[in-house]
Amino acid sequence: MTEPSKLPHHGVPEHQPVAGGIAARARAAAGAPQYLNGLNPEQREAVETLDGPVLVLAGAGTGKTRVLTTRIAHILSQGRARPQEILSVTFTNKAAREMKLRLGQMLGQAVEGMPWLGTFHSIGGRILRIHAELVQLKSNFTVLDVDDQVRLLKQLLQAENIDDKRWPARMLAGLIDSWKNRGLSPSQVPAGEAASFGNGKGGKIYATYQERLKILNAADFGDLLLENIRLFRENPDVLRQYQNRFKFILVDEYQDTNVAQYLWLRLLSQAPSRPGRSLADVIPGDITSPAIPGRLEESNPESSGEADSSRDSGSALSAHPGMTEDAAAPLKNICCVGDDDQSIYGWRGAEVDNILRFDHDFPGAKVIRLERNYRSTGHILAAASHLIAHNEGRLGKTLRTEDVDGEKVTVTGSWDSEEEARAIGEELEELQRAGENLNDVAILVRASFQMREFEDRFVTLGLPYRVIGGPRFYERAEIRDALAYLRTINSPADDLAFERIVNVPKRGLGDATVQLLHDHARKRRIPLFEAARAVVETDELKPKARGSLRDLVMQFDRWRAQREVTSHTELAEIVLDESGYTEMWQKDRSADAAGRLDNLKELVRSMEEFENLQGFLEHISLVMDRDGEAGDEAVSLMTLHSAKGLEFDNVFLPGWEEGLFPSQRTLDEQGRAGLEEERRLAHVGLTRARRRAKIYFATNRRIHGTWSTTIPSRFLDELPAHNVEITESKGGSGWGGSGGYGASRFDNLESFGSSYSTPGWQRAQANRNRGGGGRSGGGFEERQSSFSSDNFNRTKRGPMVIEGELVAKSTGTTSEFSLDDRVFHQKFGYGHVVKVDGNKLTIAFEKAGEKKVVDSFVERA
DNA sequence: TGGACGAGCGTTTTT
DNA sequence: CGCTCGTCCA
Repeated sequence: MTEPSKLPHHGVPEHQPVAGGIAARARAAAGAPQYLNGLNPEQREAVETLDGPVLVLAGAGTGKTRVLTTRIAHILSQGRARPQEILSVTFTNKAAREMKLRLGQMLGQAVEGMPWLGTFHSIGGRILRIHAELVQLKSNFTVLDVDDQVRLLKQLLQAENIDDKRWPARMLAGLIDSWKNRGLSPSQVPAGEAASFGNGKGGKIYATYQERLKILNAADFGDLLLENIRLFRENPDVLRQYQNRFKFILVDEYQDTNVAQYLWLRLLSQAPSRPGRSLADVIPGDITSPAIPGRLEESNPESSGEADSSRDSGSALSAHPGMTEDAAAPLKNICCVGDDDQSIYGWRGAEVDNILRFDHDFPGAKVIRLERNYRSTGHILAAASHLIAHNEGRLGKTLRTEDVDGEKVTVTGSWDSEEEARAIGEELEELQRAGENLNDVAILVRASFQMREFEDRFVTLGLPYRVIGGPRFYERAEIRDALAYLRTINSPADDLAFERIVNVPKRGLGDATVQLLHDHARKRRIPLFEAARAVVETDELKPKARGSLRDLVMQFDRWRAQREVTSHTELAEIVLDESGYTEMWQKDRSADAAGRLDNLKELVRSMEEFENLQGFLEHISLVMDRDGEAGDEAVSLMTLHSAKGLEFDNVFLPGWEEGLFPSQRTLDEQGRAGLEEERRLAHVGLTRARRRAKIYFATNRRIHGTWSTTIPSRFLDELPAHNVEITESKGGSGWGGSGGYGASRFDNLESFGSSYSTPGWQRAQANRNRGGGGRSGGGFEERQSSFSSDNFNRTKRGPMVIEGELVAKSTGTTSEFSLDDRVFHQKFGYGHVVKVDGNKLTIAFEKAGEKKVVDSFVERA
């Protein structure tokens, strides 16, 4: 369930009365600090080293979260700081929630007095709201999602007459995002890069975009940090206020921080400058000043070449003061926890260098390594350690366990990906027969297209599964639409919101009308909504559109008035109802309409946990997510990326082939740095396993419709032979297992090519610059949710997921379906039964073709 | 304004 | 191959 209520709802101003309970209770326990019991010596040191900068290198499964939460408890119990004086940042809401939970357990009560425990973005956003006017915003500014961003950029590109075929808005959005990740405001973007987009106009559009955001009273995700940095730099007094407030800073997953986050942390972690001292003494904001020796110049031999490309080209880092200032500005008590071996978000702007250079950046830092692993058995840990040891750019840790050796990691080759899925399916059934809990089983893939085959297989077998990942709750179209209505009510200047719903549901207000509104708005410098109000009074629109628009304006006026007298949840219901939005989905006959209606209900329900509409909107885009639902027993299917931080007894790792894993594209684009990141991904995959890790590779795989022959991943060769067992594929065609050791141990399984220098996976198409940083939605849904009595969980567009109970598949029950019955299936849609075999049906689907499906997954249509 | 059809594309995605 | 997006037409 979503638990936004657990997160602070509003900016906590200067002197918020704090739940006295926490500190008091913690201190009461101080006599016998029980929370220290059970910590190993390193963990204990990490908890007790309170002064000065500390870097905790916490390998996988070494008790990272425990250290972090215990450290907070310790700070409180020692009376070193009050809860509101501790800044504790995570990357995800889930991690923040987890910390609050554990802290609550440790201290024996819910943590309400920790207003500054949250994600980078939510904390940045909170600070920004408090001082919004200093960055030309109002405190009720809107946080734009990617979609809004792209639409806004599209408009700007059009205004500049830039061909959006050649220069897609998405691409620019990605570019701007990466600039922001590097802490670069428009004027700081290196000229070459600024000119690289849109015939040299990229940088200019970035600047215009920022201006437009102010007019719209909006900020994008990147701004939550970047504008925060600007706020601090331009207002030393404000910065000082926060430097004074935060006595302790804790950072989770430090290896994932980007440059902007690093800069932000650095500003906050410096001891407050004396009032009256000029800002320049502490933070030379002059970007043109020569780079100070430090991070850049002393480039680390391991990570030279590739890392520099992203760095020297003008990240704000190169201009950042770095260490020279440190003597003047001593560092506070900052504790960063992370694992360089689990840095897998480099492509998204994370700087592994942040953690690799921690002791440079924070001189005198104490580095504590947590190397005792409490998760995996010996063979698994040895395999993972040996693999990751092939990376050069790392700080180096040696994980060890006191656990038994356990089972060896298995490597299984199959003829093709279908056989791979079949083999894994059979192993799953075996585990199931052996009484393993399916919740403790995961299949971790490199790329989401790999999931399809598994889904197909599981559906056929009647094996319950859930897919983790995909678009978040608030990214769903219906949620954004609903939010757009509420945003328009809350903030009439929010043109993007108004534009989004002006014709949803269809009101006959098409492009022409919107264009007209835009013209009006621009001429008079008023928001779209006000333009609409004005235009309605003229005869510029056709009578039909005019009437329709007038109705809409009147509706909004009414809703705004109602806001005064109605609760925000009721208001939301009224709006969704009166606008016809709910009706639109009720009338929709597509498979996922019901799911969307459910989502809308869920949205309204979640509003209850906020005080008012304003509070709800302020946090919704940052904290709304839905992971956390356990649901019924089911195998988890997810990407390696989304598996970080999780653990399972049994982990299946299919698709270890050159080109797929490591991904050819990453290799092409990032060179050795890319390879190392892929290897870290492999390491993350292996270390998710507690008891069994099973790796697979296929000799043939269909990519984009065509079959190609693949060769086993180089990572397989990097596994220590001693901890690995090569097994026969249970899929049956006799692959794998011959076990000789040639150039590659896996090469002599007959006909694979044997040299990595000639990868079988040649990417045929020349890799010309592709359009667009992100893919266009193409994925799947977050197809996870509780599984209710009807055996389905409905979500919106995209393939549906089925989470069935393990259907009584071996009971000789006859199906209640018979030949030619017309049925509906959540994933495949409509079809009719062509064959019945016990409770297994063969169904010819209208769209998906013929499939074998267990009967409880379909309903009569 | 929606349906039909072709072009183009095709990793990973914490906020 | 299969999806999504955009365009064009009824």
